[in-house]
Amino acid sequence: MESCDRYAGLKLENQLCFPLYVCAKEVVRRYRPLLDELGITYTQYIALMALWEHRSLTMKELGSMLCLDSGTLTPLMKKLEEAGYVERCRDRDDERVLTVTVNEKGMELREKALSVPGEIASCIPLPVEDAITLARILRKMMADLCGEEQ
Amino acid sequence: MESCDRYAGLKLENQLCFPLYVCAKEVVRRYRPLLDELGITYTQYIALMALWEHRSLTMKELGSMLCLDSGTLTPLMKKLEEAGYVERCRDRDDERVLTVTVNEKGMELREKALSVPGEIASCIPLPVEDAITLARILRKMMADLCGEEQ
DNA sequence: ATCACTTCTATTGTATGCAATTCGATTGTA
DNA sequence: TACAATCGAATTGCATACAATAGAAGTGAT
Repeated sequence: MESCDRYAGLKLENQLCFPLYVCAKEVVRRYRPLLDELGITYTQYIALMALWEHRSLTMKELGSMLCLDSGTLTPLMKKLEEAGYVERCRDRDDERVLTVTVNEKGMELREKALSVPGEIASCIPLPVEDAITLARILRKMMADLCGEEQ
Repeated sequence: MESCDRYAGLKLENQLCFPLYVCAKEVVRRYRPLLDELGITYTQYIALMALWEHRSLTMKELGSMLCLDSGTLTPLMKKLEEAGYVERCRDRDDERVLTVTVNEKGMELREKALSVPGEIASCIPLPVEDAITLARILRKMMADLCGEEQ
């Protein structure tokens, strides 16, 4: 049953990470045309999801929730600010801390985004049962991979 | 049981793509220190896996196997050539086609990479059963997402 | 209060990724 | 055989990602 090939572990077809890597890229690619209509990218979309729910978050909180470091997050938030969706301002009590807040225009974008989850679901062919299993495993995995460093 | 929140579909915690995206990034990040020792990146690693197995592949074949387009693949292969692991040459019969071939030095790298899969497995906390289920679902999903365009 | 230490964000440098376009080579067809 | 259409890579432009570093702002122990 098992391959006795010395190099079996180095075959693409035996990798777990490779399909993970490909699926993630491909799914994000499916978002692109939908988010183009809103004028945002996928990374901006997930950042906005966090902000839509919490209204106001520090860079550190955002980084922790999205698993992104400041090298990615800083320019990302500057762009959302330029686009007029958020405001960035330093904390009075602690000048190191930068708090990002969604404004009215940012909250309006949420309405336009309402149809996105459904459209994505319909163009990703995955049986409901598999989707549930996948979500369970990935969420646990994400917690293990991201939680340990905090 | 179900949330009646109008915006439930736009919550991070209800996304399937988000943990997929995060897990893919985090797992690739786990590869980095291991591949640093070999002097290659993750994308170069998967390209080499394909080449280690097939010795010689055209850019089109590589792009199809790895789900990467020429904008990513062309500079990637040039770097592997500069590093001395592969040779790139145009097809005699069809000058449009560029064939990439691993050379001796490239094949030697395979030996050094033998320990990588095991080391990755040991630092990704996932029960065997979940790993098997995850692999099954992701492989099917990858086929659906990447196959339809060909 | 001082100074080493920690924290939080920003910056720099490198490597992807992909859409859109270009360009030379090949093919199919009248 | 012209020639439009197609094909396979390469190029361009933009947006991530992250490691490493910097730098300004707090903290804590003495």
